[in-house]
Amino acid sequence: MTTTIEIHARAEAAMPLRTPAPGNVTKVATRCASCNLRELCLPCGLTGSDATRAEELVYTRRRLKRGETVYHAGDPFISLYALRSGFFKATLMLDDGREQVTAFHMGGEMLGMDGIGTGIHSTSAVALEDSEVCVIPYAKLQELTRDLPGLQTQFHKVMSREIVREHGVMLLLGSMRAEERLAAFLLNLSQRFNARGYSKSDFNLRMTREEIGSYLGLKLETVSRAFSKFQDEELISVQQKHIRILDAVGLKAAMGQYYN
Amino acid sequence: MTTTIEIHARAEAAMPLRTPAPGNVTKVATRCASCNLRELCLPCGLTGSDATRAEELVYTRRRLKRGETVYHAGDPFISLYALRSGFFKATLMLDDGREQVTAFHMGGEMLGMDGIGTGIHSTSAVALEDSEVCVIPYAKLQELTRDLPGLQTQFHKVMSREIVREHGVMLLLGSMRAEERLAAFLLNLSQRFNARGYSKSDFNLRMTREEIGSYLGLKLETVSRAFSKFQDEELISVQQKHIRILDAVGLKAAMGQYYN
DNA sequence: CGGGGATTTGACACATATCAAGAGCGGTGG
DNA sequence: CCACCGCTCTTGATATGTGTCAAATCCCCG
Repeated sequence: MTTTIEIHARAEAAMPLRTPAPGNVTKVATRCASCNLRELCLPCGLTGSDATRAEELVYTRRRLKRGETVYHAGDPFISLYALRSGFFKATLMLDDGREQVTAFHMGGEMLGMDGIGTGIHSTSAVALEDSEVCVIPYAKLQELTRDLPGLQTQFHKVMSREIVREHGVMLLLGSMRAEERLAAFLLNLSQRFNARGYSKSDFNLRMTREEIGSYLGLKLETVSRAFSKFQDEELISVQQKHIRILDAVGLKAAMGQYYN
Repeated sequence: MTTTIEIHARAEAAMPLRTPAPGNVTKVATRCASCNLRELCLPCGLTGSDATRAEELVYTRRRLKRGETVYHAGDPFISLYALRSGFFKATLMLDDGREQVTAFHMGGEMLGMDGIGTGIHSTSAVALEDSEVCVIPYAKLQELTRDLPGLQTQFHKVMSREIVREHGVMLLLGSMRAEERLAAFLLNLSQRFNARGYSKSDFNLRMTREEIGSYLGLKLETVSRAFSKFQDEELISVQQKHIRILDAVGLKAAMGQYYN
């Protein structure tokens, strides 16, 4: 879990100008324009002066260490968070202490949209590695979208895609079998790493088998067995959290009729 | 499935002024203000002139017979639809012809938000009984939300709540057992009927066992057995699609630690 | 009144959960 | 720097919940 140097290298390139601030909040001269995640993030599609104005959105960033949360279920909703670097899980807590992982988030993705409807967050967002988020005060976003139709469109798209993503998870949970679920999960991760400029066939998992299992509706032992099966079939190689996809076509075949 | 007279009675009360239109599209003098679903629908929370202007959103309605679809997966996204009366399912189609039901919709709920992100609908919306929807052209909605911050807020809330609803389904599919799932499903329906002024303990299902199963990630036989079990335990009475909840507390208990 | 889809129920198969034990690895402190 | 400790992961044996297949019944619709 510490071999993330390469992963962070790109995201850190923007070199924010920091000024002291209380706690782990850092005031920055924000530069969406120079952030290499801008094509995945909210300003995507904005140009010229619109893009410049959109930078008003983010005036603080927050650094989080592994295990820290950006917000807890039950917290009042104030801001959205754009994930600048790192890796998060979103979880629902059950009364008996167990948790259901509802999402894994990586760079460029938006966290916190579950809070808009009720004003209270229904999930918790936990950093699975040291991470940095751009804080987007929702009031500010609302204000800016009035002047910037492009930003409004973009924000609606981000929410809509979250709905569609969840449809995909529902399909996975509702009709796929264990190995199909894991294959779908790995291919999804692969594709998302690839979109961010990392290898699509060689990456480190940030989460435990138990967290994968929670997300996929399986027990950790079942996840482990499926990993072993794929390795026996030479579709992937597994060394703890280090995954290498050896046969992407074969993995897709393992998804049965659900492939992509 | 034809005993829906009472159900429709309220929604029909608004008595639209119709003018002839091609196909099943009807131009109406729309009156969100007099629609009894307004507290559940998009104009919720708007007052005075804002509420009046919001009525510009809807200038057509569409009537659908049972089995007809408002939009198919793959259709270009143009409009959102507010369900005025009736009952819908939203489905994902698999390559092999099977379907996954991702939602059941009733009066006041918004359909079609899955299309915003990509410009293409990813689900199909099928009427499970004769229904009527208000057509909300998305371009018009975008335009109006610029002038009406309240409408914008409201729309964001509607999308956010859809995300949260799907979290709930993920929890259900990921960690509940068959009977817990059915109990959760029945209690959810009960609560939604209640919110619309109908009995919370006596209602007709609009969908088949197979559709319930698809939504809950179960086979129709398992759904049927769970119904029978609940009936044996005198938690509910089942006569085909007619459900009576006899012991809501017991049903909640059947949800285990997930109740509510 | 007849036909066909929807539902129920039973017997059995199978996938995944559960329980258990041991190995591997990483982090910590001496 | 090494050894220990704890957490994560793997693997096996077994239990169990749900799926599958099949047949009978029920209704709803025409």
